[in-house]
Amino acid sequence: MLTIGKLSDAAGVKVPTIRYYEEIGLLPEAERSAGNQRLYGQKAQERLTFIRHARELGFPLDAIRDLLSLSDRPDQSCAAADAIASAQLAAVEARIARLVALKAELERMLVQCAGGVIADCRVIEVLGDHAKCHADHAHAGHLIEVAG
Amino acid sequence: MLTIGKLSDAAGVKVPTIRYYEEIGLLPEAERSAGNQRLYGQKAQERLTFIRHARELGFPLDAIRDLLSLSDRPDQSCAAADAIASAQLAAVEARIARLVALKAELERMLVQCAGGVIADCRVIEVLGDHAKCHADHAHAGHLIEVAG
DNA sequence: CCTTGCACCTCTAGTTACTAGAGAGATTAC
DNA sequence: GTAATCTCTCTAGTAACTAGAGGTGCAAGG
Repeated sequence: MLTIGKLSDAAGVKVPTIRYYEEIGLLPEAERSAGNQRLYGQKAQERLTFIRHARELGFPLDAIRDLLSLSDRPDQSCAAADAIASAQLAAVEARIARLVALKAELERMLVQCAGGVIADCRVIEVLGDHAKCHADHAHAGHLIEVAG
Repeated sequence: MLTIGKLSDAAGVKVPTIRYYEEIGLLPEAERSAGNQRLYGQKAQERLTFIRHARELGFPLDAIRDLLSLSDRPDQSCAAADAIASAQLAAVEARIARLVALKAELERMLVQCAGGVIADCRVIEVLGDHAKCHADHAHAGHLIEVAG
C-alpha cells in the first residue's frame, strides 16, 4: 500500500491532482490508514497511470471518464473507444490547422515590421485594422480557442 | 454614440465580453446614458477591434494589455511590440510541434486498433501501458497544455 | 521519550477568458 | 400604452488544476 506521495512519484501525477481526481470521481475514494491518510494499491496506480497517459494525449477528463468505464467492460466492442480517440484526433487536427494559419499571419506581421517606431509598426497596425492582413479567417464568428 | 449591443455587432465581440473587458480594465469605463446604459464612441470601437484581432491571433489578454499601452505611445520604438509578437509566434510554434506529435501517436493507436473487443483494443492498451507506444515525449514531467 | 521535520489532512480561493442565468430597469416600435 | 427587445447588476459555472492557510500523522535522531 502506497501513501499519496509515493503514488504521486510512481504515476507521475502531483499529489493535489490525485486528490482532485478523487473529488471529481475519476478515482474511487481511497482507503484510509488509522490516521486518516489515503492508501493506494496496484489497481489505483494503474488507473492513475491510464489517466496520465490519456491526459498527455490531450484527452479531456470527460473523455477519460468514458474510456475508463469502457475499459471496465473488456468484452464489449471497442467501437466506442475508437470513436473517442477519433474525435480526439479530429480535435487535434483542427487545432493544428488553426495554429498553422496563426503562425503564418504572425510571421507576416513580424517580417513587415521595420523595427522602427510604434507609429509605423506593422504589428500594431495590423491588429488595429485587420483589413491590412490577409485574414482568410476573418470574422470567424467566435474568438480563438488556442488557450495555453 | 453606440449602445453596447451596436458596439457588439460592429466589433464582433459579445456583449457580456465587452462588460468583462471593462471590468478587468482592458476597456476604460464607458460613458453612461441618463438611464445608466453604456455609450461608446469611435475610439472605444477601435480599441475593441484591436483586442478582437489580437485575440484571434491567440494573444493572451495580458499581452494585449501591453500592446494597447504601447500603441498609446506612437513615438516609442516598436521593439517591445515586436518582442510580444515574437513570443506569441514562439508559443504558437511550440503548440504546433506538440500537437503534431500527439496526432502521430493518436493515429498510430487508431491504425493498430483492429476494431474488435475492448480486451484487445490498442487504444485502451496503449493508454494503460505507455511502454507500448513510441512516446518520444514520455515522462515529459508536466501534463498537457493543449486545452481547448 | 521527546522533538524535529516532512508528509499528509481539509478547506478556500485563484487561475484564463469568458458564458449563462436571474431579476429588474430602459428604450424602441407599433 | 404596451409589448418586445435591450440593458443593467450580480452570482455562479466552465476546465483542470494550483497555491496557501492552518492543523495532524508518522518516522527517525538524540
